[in-house]
Amino acid sequence: MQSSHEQFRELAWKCGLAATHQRQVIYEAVVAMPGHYSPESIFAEVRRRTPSISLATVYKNLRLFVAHGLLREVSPHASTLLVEGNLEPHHHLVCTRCKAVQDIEGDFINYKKLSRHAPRGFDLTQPLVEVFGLCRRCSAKK
Amino acid sequence: MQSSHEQFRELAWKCGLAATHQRQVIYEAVVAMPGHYSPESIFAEVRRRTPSISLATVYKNLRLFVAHGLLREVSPHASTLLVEGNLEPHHHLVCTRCKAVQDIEGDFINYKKLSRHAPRGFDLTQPLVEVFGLCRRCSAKK
DNA sequence: TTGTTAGATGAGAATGATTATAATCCAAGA
DNA sequence: TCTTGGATTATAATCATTCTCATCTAACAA
Ligand SMILES: [Mn+2]
Ligand SMILES: [Mn+2]
Ligand SMILES: [Zn+2]
Ligand SMILES: [Zn+2]
Repeated sequence: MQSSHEQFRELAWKCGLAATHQRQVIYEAVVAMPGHYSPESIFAEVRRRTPSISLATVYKNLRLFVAHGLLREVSPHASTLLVEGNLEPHHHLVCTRCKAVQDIEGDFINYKKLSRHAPRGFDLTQPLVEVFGLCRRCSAKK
Repeated sequence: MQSSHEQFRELAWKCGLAATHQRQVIYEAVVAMPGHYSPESIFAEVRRRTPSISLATVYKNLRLFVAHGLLREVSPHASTLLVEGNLEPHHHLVCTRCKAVQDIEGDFINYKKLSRHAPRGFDLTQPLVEVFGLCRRCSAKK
């Protein structure tokens, strides 16, 4: 079993990316825990180890990791970036009021019907969906 | 059959909103045609009739109309606002590359399974979903 | 009709998330 | 160790959207 340090260096090598210290700590900050993280929260975490790091570097590398499949972008359409380390395909539940995002398990999509209704040429391999509703907190306060 | 002018005045009255000229033309610009419209595109359309109108007024009243249910916000989570006049519940297909949004018909959600997996307290009345994929144009160019 | 006023509008400044720029730095191969 | 292309940093710029506030007007009462 390799250290997370070595694991990242191997992933970076596979993608042809330089394994810099900044990339190391950014990647580890996201992968260390399950959950959805904003660039700002990752920045706050990562600058504890590397105080000189810049927020622009965090943004740039999160986008880079997403492009290379090392991380997943939580919502490909959202107004602010969120990433997660969980690469297992799963869907999300979004609160329309406060925009909080949480995972939802379960097989509630009929993919056959779905692709039947998709327009010609639309690529639905790996169809991910986002379900909108009101989270407990928001639905509580009327 | 009443004119769209009268129709809007009645809707505004029901919501307790002043039926101003600006609101009239904004509402009519969206409702006149099916489709998804941005504040900028509505602004461009509306200033032809009312050159003195301000973009801020367009934004403010689109949000107001959405809040009162006169218009629908296409995606409650998106990075830029889109509205539509079609109030019939329907889902959307979003291109993860270019963010284009199109309607998708069909009953491909198993609501029973869905609500079984939703966390306690999450309000799923009117569960709308957004399905992600690649539009024809984007999937064509590799 | 006229006067009153709460609410609506318009112009421009402010905001906040994100990206671009350009000078400096450094990881990795020779 | 040397070289070099990519990476990083600080900062400026962008862009959609919202805020501020002075001005305007629709709706109601007189
Ligand atoms: Mn998730
Ligand atoms: Mn639609
Ligand atoms: Zn909420
Ligand atoms: Zn596309």
